[in-house]
Amino acid sequence: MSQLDRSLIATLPLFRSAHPAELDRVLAGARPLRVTKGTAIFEQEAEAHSFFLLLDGHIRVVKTTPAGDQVIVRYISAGEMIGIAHALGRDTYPASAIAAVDCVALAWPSSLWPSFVAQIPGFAATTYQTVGSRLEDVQARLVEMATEQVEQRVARALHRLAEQSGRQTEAGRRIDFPISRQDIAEMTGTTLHTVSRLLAAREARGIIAGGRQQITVVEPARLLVLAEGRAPRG
Amino acid sequence: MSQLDRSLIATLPLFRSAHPAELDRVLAGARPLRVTKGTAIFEQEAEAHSFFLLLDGHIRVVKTTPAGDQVIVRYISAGEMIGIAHALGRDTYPASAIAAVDCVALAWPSSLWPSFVAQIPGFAATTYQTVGSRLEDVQARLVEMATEQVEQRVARALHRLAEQSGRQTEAGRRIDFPISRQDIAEMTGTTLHTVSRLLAAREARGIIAGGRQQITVVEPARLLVLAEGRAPRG
DNA sequence: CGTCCATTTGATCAGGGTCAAGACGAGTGG
DNA sequence: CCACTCGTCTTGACCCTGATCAAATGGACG
Repeated sequence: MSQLDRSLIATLPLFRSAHPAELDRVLAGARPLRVTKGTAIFEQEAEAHSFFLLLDGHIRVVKTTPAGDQVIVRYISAGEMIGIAHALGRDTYPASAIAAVDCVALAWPSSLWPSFVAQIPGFAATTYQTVGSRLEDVQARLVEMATEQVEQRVARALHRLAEQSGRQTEAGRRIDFPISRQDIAEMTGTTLHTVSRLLAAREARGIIAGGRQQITVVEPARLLVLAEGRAPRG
Repeated sequence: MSQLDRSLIATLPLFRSAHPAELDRVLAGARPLRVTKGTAIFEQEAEAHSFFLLLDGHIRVVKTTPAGDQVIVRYISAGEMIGIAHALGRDTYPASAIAAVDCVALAWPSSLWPSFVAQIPGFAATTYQTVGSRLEDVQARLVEMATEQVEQRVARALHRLAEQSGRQTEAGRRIDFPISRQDIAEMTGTTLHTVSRLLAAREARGIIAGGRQQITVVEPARLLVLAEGRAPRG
């Protein structure tokens, strides 16, 4: 029964306006969680018993179709909530969450959700805002899928990943977790073959630099040009 | 300054647990709205000054890309809220809303949102549940776009439309508002040409029956078979 | 009756999926 | 330390789905 430190969460927007006493109460209900790379925090269709806050690492949110193919819905970075299905009136998780690297998280039983909403100022507003921005994000990607070519979608995905989950290096902005061609294919609705060809072409032009499960965006601007690229579908 | 009748909204889940006095207060703040077919209730990017409740009709929610092509994000039926961007921390509308037929709606200034949330029991829960189900819906469509063939997507779109916005007739379930091949193309990320060919083939097989801007699903079951259809991608 | 829009249908062609094979690297066990 | 194995990545060849281009038909409505 170790005591979690308030500093873990005190700086997050989510808890910014909470009183120290409330933070302690929040932490008292939390279960710390270590997840090794590749294992699931929760599985699609499973009963939504908990919601989570990712403290460190990166998580891949994946939907699997009845036919068996997978789509990566989004990546979660440290500081974000995950598994908040319960907030939306669901009682099962709509997707699986897989640790892309070793992760540290806090877990709360779903039963605590209402009390968080009721008692922590700003908690409801912040999480619903999160849900709202995710809705927007997914809608934007739907529009992309409907109107853009594969090349543009891949360019946009890389740009977004570098932006959101990148770490600046001398070579450029490197995506901060291992990511395969297959992963990018599952984000953009294409095949690893096509992704491989596209990335090879871009690496040749110096726009990105690669490696095994590893991508660095060297020239974000030129990547964006590719993303805007092509003529519309009319 | 006509008095709106409580019965307009009393039966909606949204206001089910509100007291009559509260309903009157809600209606007092509302502005009734008639929208003729084809005109916009609000426009993408415009300041979100109001939120709406559709009382009668059908509304098309459309996103337009910088390149100029459009995607139909969803259709709204009577009884649903629309323009609730404000609830999600936005101050502009993320899409345009176009009346698919002549519509009747109520409009409230966005400034009233917080008081609705605070004072009407169940209002917050219901709307956030709505947002949650829309998020799920869009995610499901993203997965479809990423993994399915055009034929399946079109089949699924028709099925969904007939299900959600259909009216039973002796010939089958007819989609309750005028809808063109172009519309279906914009829902499924394809072209009106391809939609026309697919629908012609299905009409020949007796699965659907068509007309100008008008579709009846004769055999939903066979449509679903088409939607499941094909082998997965990989 | 003329105009406009929705729809149909044919012909062509290319983006990118599928199939196939091999190269490269990393981790594992002997 | 090396051989082996497994998973990632690359690359070529082929072909299919569905976009594009083009044109005609048919209603609906003023």
